[in-house]
Amino acid sequence: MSEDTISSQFLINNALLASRLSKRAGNSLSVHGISFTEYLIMSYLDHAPKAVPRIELADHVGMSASGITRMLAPMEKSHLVEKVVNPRDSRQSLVILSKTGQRVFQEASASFEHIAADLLVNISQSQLNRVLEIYTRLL
Amino acid sequence: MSEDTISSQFLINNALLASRLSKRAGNSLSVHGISFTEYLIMSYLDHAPKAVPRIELADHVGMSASGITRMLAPMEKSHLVEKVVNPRDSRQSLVILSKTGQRVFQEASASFEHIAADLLVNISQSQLNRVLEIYTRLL
DNA sequence: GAATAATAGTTGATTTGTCAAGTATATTTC
DNA sequence: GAAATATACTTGACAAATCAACTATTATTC
Repeated sequence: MSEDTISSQFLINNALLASRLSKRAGNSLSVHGISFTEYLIMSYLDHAPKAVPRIELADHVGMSASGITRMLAPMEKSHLVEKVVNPRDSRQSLVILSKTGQRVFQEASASFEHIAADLLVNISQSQLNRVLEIYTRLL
Repeated sequence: MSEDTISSQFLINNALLASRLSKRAGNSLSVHGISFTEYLIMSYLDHAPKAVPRIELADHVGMSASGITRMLAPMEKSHLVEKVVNPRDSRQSLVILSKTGQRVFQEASASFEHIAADLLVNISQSQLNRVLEIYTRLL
C-alpha cells in the first residue's frame, strides 16, 4: 500500500497508455486489412532506402526474429512485401515493400494520421514534441 | 516515403518504447516469478481499498474480461490472489491480493523501482513529471 | 411480476508472439 | 585453410491474449 516512485509510475502508465492507444489505432487500421504491428513494419520498410534484413526489422519493431518470420509470411502471401536475395550474404533474406504494399500503406497512413490526431487532440504540438524528444532519447 | 505527422510519430514511438521498457521490466520481475502484466494486476489490487470486480480490473489494465480470467487462474493456484464473493451480486467474482500476494508484490516492487530508475536515469524528475501529467490526461 | 435486456464472467477456437533448438552460411582463429 | 565460433534465419512447442458464443444473474420495462 506504499507510494510509487515517479519512475515506476512512468513505466506503468507508459505501458497502459501504449496498450490503449495501439488498440484504438489497430481498430482504425483494420479497415485496410492490416494490424498495428503490420503498420509498424510497413512504416519502417517504407522509410528504408534499401531492402531490409529481417533481423534489422525485428530489432527496430522490438520483436524476436521468429516473430518477424511469422508476421511476414502472411504479408508475403497477400503480396504486401517481397523477399529479396542478398548476393553478398545468402544467410540473409531481405524484405521490401511491394508496389501493392506501398499503396496499402499510403491508404492506411491516412487513417492512421487521422486517428492519431484524434486521440491526441487535447495535447498541444509543443508538448508532443517535448515528449517525442524524450522518447528518442530512450529509444 | 512521405513525412509523418507529430501525432503519428508519437503513437508509433510510444508503442515502441512501451514494448522495450515493459520487456526489460518483465525480465527483472521474472526473479519473483511474475510477469509484467501480473505486476500491473497486483499493483492495482494493492492500491484498491476493497475487493475488485474482474471487469473493473480488466478495464484498468486494458485487457478483455477473458484475458483477466485466464491471467487470474494460475495466480489463484499459486495463492497470489483470492476470490471473494459479492453477496449483493452473485454474477460478480471479486478479487483481492492475498497475504502471500502482498509480500510477493512488496518484494517485486523493489526490483521494479530499481529497474525503472535505471531505465529512466537519463531523464530528469521534472521531465518525467511533465510526461506523467500528459499520460494521466490521455488515460 | 413476466418478459426483455443488460451485465459479469467463463470457455473454445484462434491469433500473436516467445523461447529453444536446428540449419545453413559467413567470419575468426590458429 | 581447417576447426571453432558467430550470425541469420526457420520451425516446433508453448504462453498470452483476443473474439464470439454461452451461462448465470441482475435490472428494466410494460
